[in-house]
Amino acid sequence: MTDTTELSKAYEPTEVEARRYAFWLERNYFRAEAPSDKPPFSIVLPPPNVTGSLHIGHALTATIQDILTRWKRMSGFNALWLPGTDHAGIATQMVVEKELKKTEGKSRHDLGREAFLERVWEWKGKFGARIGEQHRYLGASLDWSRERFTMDETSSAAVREVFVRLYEEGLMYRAQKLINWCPSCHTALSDLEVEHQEKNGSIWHIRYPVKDTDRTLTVATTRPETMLGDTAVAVHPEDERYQDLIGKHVVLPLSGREIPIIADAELVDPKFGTGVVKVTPAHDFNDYQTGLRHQLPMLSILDESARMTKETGKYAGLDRFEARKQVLADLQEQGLLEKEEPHKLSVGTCQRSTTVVEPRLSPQWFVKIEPLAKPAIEAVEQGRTKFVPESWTNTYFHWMRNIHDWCVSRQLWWGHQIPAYYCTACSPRQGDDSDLPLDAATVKVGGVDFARAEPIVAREQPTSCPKCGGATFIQDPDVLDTWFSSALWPFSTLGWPRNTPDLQTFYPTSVMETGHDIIFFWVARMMMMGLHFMGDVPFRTVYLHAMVRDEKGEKMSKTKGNVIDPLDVILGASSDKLAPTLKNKFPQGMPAFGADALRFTLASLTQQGRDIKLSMDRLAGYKAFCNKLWNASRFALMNMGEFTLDERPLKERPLTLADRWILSRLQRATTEARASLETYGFAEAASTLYQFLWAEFCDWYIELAKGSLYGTDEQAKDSARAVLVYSLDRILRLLHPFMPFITEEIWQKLPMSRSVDSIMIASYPEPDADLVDEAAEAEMAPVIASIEGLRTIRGESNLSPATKVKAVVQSPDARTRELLERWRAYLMPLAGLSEVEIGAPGTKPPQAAAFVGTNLEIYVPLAGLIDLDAERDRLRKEIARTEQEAAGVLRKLENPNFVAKAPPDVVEKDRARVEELKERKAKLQDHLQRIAPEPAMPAAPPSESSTPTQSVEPAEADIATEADVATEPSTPPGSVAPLETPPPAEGGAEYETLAESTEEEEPAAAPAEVKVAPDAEAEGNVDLAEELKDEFEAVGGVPEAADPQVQDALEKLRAGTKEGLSPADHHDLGVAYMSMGLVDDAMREFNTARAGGDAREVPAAAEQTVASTAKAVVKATLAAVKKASSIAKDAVVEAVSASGEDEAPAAPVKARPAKKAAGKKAPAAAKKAPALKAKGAKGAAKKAAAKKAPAKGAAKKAAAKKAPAKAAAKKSAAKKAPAKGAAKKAAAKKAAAKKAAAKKAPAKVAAKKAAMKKGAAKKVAAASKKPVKKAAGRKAPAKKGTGAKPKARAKARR
RNA sequence: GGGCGGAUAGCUCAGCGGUAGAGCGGCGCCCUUACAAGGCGAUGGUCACAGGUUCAAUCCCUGUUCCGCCCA
Repeated sequence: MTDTTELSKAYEPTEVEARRYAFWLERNYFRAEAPSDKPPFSIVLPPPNVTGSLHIGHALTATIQDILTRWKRMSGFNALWLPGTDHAGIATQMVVEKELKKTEGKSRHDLGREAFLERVWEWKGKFGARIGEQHRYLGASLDWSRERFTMDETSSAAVREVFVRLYEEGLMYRAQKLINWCPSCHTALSDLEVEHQEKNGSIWHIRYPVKDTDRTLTVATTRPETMLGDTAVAVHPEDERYQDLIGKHVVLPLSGREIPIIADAELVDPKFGTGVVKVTPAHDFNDYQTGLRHQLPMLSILDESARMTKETGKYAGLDRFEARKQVLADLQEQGLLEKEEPHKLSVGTCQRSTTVVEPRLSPQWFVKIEPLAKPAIEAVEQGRTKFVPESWTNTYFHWMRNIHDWCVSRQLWWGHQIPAYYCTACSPRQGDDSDLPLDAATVKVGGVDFARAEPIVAREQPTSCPKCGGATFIQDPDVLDTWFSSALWPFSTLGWPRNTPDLQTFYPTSVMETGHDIIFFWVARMMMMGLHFMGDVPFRTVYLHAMVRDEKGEKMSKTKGNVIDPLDVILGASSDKLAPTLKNKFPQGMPAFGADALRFTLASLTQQGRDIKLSMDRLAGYKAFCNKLWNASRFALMNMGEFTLDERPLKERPLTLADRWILSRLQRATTEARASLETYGFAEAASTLYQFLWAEFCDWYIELAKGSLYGTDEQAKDSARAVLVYSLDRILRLLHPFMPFITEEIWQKLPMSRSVDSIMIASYPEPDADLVDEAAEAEMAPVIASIEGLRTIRGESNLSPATKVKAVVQSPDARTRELLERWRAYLMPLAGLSEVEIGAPGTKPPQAAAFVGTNLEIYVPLAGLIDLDAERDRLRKEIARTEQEAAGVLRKLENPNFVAKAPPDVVEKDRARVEELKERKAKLQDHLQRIAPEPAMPAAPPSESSTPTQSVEPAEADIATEADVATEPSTPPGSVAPLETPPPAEGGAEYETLAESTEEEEPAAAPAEVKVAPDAEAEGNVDLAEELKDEFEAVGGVPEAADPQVQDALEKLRAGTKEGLSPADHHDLGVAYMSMGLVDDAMREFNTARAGGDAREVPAAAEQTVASTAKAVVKATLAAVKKASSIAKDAVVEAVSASGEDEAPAAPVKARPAKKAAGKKAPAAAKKAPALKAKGAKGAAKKAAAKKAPAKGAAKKAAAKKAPAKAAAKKSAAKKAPAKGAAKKAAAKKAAAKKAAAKKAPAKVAAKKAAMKKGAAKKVAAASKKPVKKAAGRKAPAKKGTGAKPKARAKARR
């Protein structure tokens, strides 16, 4: 029994999350076993900086790792996810130093090493817990019992052990080399910690006088101040210009030192600059190598803060950049500065401080990397470790193959102090530095000169000096690079160097999951260390995720103010707490999205490329998904009664089709989700589950199950309940790794027996082959197709869900009919039917809306409810699509090469497709004709139909109505709108009803005379009639149409509406359309003609010949035209007929500001042309304007001047309509329309052409190809012609 | 300078030889008793550009242009 009242109406994450995490902790579910009978699965968490706080990137890391861990745990693995934090040497030390300065005004030196380190530990204690707490909020199922820190005792022991062993193996050495030095952090950096930035600088040309000659050599340099440390100048050995100078000397300006001119092919590019390079071995990496090659002296002229040393004489004490200025000034004064040119150069900066890094000679500890890198390369080559995505493999190789020795010593205090000791008795003393080539201040500590002293490397401090027996030692003051201890993380955390059960159980770890930004810093180094010390790779798979950026793709940073704190997302935050960009987005504060929504979002975004743009909208969408899951569950629980799911297999229950269907679909979703997870397709898995839950389970199954649940059949009810619980249980378990909290919360409430107390230790669902039910899925297809077809009709006709309609569904397939008949109970509620008649194709209901699918024809015969005009539009559109697709496939089939060379199944498929399309088209056309305005009716003289007469013959209803629309809320002062048209014979009742309802809303009644209030504030007033006229004339003036046939047809059009045309007229009109390339229209006319008894042959062209480009263009134009302004032609005709004159401008429409018509005041336009259809007014105006309004120009201009607005207005005018509250509704939409109009643009020309419409199509086409093409392209993609809609969600189940 | 990615619907991205997809947004109709954080429907694409291969190219090849990242 379930207490359904427990589920609130909406999901509230915050409370649930806190409660559930506590529950898991209390039950110790996160704890992994060692040893264990279960197969191991292990991940070590990339340790975040202990004093930092988690950012959104960490949240991504945690999400992916938790998904993997929970999934594996549920799949029967002994899953370990090991947490820990990193001491983060420089970063942490800097933070604490800063704080010290701020609060006490002291430097670390004021405190002294020991006291300072105490402060850091204090700091770590104070903030170190934060990381853990944040992980808990995220729902991370980390084994807290194994939490580690890179400077805890075990890790430190591991570090010492590794250092000593490497030293013993000759892989760790101490040497004086040129390294990267940060003058503000006062420490050495590894190559990786230097970031290169492109900067605008200068290159200076300086003359160096050649000794004992009058000549000078001009060197080019970007760093003139370092000339004080030059020990040579170099030229290319083959450079003819300087051959004679090689071996001579130059006199170094400013210092007067004499330095040699050397030849070096590696350093010098004779084509660059002057071909002469100054060599400063102690301050440039290239020069350093040159210095080594030529055994040049290495003269250091910068101290640890990058100030000039005393060796530089007058410049001593100057900062390097001040020195540069001074040096240049002095050179200038001496006339030795030849020129300065702007120059782009790459400058290395410190990752931490962004200070420009200085190459500096100093004694440091290095790891000899090559012997370590080799096995690490091989391991990946052999596939013992794999990268996901695979593309990172090459990056890894490239770096590993070009790797340099790793400088691991840092002149910091916070970190692992290097286990090297110096005997105070026999080591060289401070001050005795006569043979040291550099300023060595930083290495003198405690009286010992470390630069020259012999280190004793040992795990523990030695007791006596092997050399002199001395008993006092000083430990090397430097600490190790933070990444040194990180490199050991996969085994140091498991207890190494002791051989612990953890180490035996969990090494190698299963997956290393981290950001691709630390592939070199960390991943590569772990590989080297793991292989070297454990003899095996540290992890089987490396999954590298993308970087998280903000919605605009910008890197998140405090300075940009776009940082998103995961905790704010999870818990919500008041606006004052938010970073600026977020504050903008959430002025009222950020709502609590919850950890599940955040996790699901991040998981869904992992499929993106190298960057993940975190969109708050996506986040909101996934929060909605949580809510959906919540409410679906709530629905189920509310309908459970006393039900509890027992062990009885579902198969043994009397299942309905819907039951069998969803169970089958669920098995497929299960298979897919599992497969995706196996390949790290987190986004794919998330999407599968999202789609299944929402689009299949909620949108279909729950709706279908309502029949059973609300019915009286107890068995059916019972089955539905069983299926609901079974399905939810599985969905929840499938989703659990992604959304741990909500799934646990709901799962606990499901009425069923459980073998375990928590979903997190329940088994991960496997597909049940018994429940895969092809037959059920096949049976369901026509049901779904029918419902969707009916919904399409309803939607297109804007029928309220409250309006129940009668439907006629016909299928030539007996099986389909039988199925539909059997499952009519599904059809009726979901499609909103009052009645459904299922049968073989036969008599079609008159005045019906239709939907034609594969093996399926659906009719809704409610002429009064369905907007036949719109319906015709839709059918035409549908036909055009069908035609277009058929033409495409046909073209392929007509190619003999295709038929000959393509695989037979492909050809066969295409043939079948063509047949299907043909059939479909025929049915659609057939239906279109059936609901077409009756041609057999007495022709109404144009003047009559356009006059404000009181009544029209019933048979003319449709057309007359159209006319009415065109003139309805006519505006011209004094003009009178015609009456609403009486209903047609067959649908009289409905039309009357409609008319009544119309009148309700438009009290003005049919002959309403509406005054158009000229809108004073409207910019760019446009007279619609004038516009029409302009357009009309623009295309050449109809009366002057060159082609007599065209002219004739148009005459007829102008003379009145088409209902007056005889079959012969229709045929002629068809020919005319044909000549214009308007195949669709032509065909329609021919059909009408035939139907009316005109037996003449359709001209060949009609079948499809007009295959010229012109045709395509014209067709495309037509398409654009149709879209932009449904039927301008009609508009024109209507206008003409309404005016009772021959010229369009005479239409009763009086100056309707186009803008208004389009957006603000569509109704106004309508007023002008009385019977304006509601839809025309609101929909058309908005749509037309919206779609392709010239966005470029101001909205204003766009709306007022260019086509779309006009087109819209015209469309409005053209459309006929039950004036049912059109004005009202349209008015309500003005804002939207306005906006829309302002929006987009490209179609400018096309839209304008569109307005010109069919009559002009030909010319239009000739006039402008591009827009036409575009329009065509847009229109082109044919809709799938199957019975069911090509809806994404629907697709999944077919 | 070298290398690696990317360019597909308004936005964020899947797809990667055989009829262009999703989420979000925008549009229309609905407060239908699980959910308005919702339902239903429709709209929206010269798959960057130019060549080539192929019966067939968004997909493969070559080149170009932009954008991003890494390395030197």
